[in-house]
Amino acid sequence: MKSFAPVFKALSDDSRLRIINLLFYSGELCVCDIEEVMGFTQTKVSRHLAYLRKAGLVDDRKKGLWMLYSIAKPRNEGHRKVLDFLADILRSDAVARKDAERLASRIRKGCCTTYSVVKPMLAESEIASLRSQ
Amino acid sequence: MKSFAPVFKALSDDSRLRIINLLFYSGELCVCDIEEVMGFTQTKVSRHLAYLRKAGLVDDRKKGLWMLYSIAKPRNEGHRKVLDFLADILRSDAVARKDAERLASRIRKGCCTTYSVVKPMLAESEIASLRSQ
DNA sequence: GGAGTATATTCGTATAGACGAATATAGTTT
DNA sequence: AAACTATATTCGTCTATACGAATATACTCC
Repeated sequence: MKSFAPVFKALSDDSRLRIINLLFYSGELCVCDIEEVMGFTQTKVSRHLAYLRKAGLVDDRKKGLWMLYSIAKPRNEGHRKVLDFLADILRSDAVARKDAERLASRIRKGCCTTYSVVKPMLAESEIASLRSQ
Repeated sequence: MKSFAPVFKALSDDSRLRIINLLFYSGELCVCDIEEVMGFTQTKVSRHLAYLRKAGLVDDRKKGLWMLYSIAKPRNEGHRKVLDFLADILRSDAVARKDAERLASRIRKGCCTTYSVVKPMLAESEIASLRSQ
């Protein structure tokens, strides 16, 4: 990560920050889950995720029809600092919290690809309990 | 600081990040010092500083003909976190270090408004020793 | 008050990006 | 292979912004 300017540019959009927050919260999500939780169009979600991927902030993997996105594994010290910082400030952000609550409610319903949550902020048992409610 | 997106936008430009770095390093600088250290045009420096001021990242004060800019005093917890993070990542950035060295050399020569450095990262004695070299 | 200096703003231009609608692509299912 | 689903990309439009040159503003000093 030569300069930080491009990373900050990727973070300079409210929608992208909120999407990143969902990924921190759940570990891995498909486009349509984000679409529904945020009330965004499919085009919008896909475009922002592509932007974040190019900036090296998210990873993706294909699973059947779904493209699953997750927070990128840090590639160096600067990268790790950015991710830690983001996780920190999103934790205490009101909008981010509400988004996370809506996502939790969706996970509870077992919709879409939420079955594939792989490295969640929540403990496995917490996810399981959300689903069983 | 409602959302962080506008702050990140202000940080999404390489020139602005480098200017911020100089301000961290010296405490307070006028436009023309930055202009010379960075090799930027006057218009460019002034415009970027205005942008940073609107984003709440720098403070300014008028002193005679000079407008002196400094890193803004943190207004809340989120703001403080951003500034701490910035100071941290700039410390280990190669370009930022070189800029700081050129600034130090300029301070050594006692040019322009450097006499008005008020809250430097460097200890008073260090600044004094730079000047006396 | 006029010359000189430091900074801000305006003007014109060029590029980036945000958005929805529509379309294309890729994988699945029957 | 045809219908279906999830995602990506294209197209056209609109706004933001980066830049230098030129100009305006604000302050100082003679």
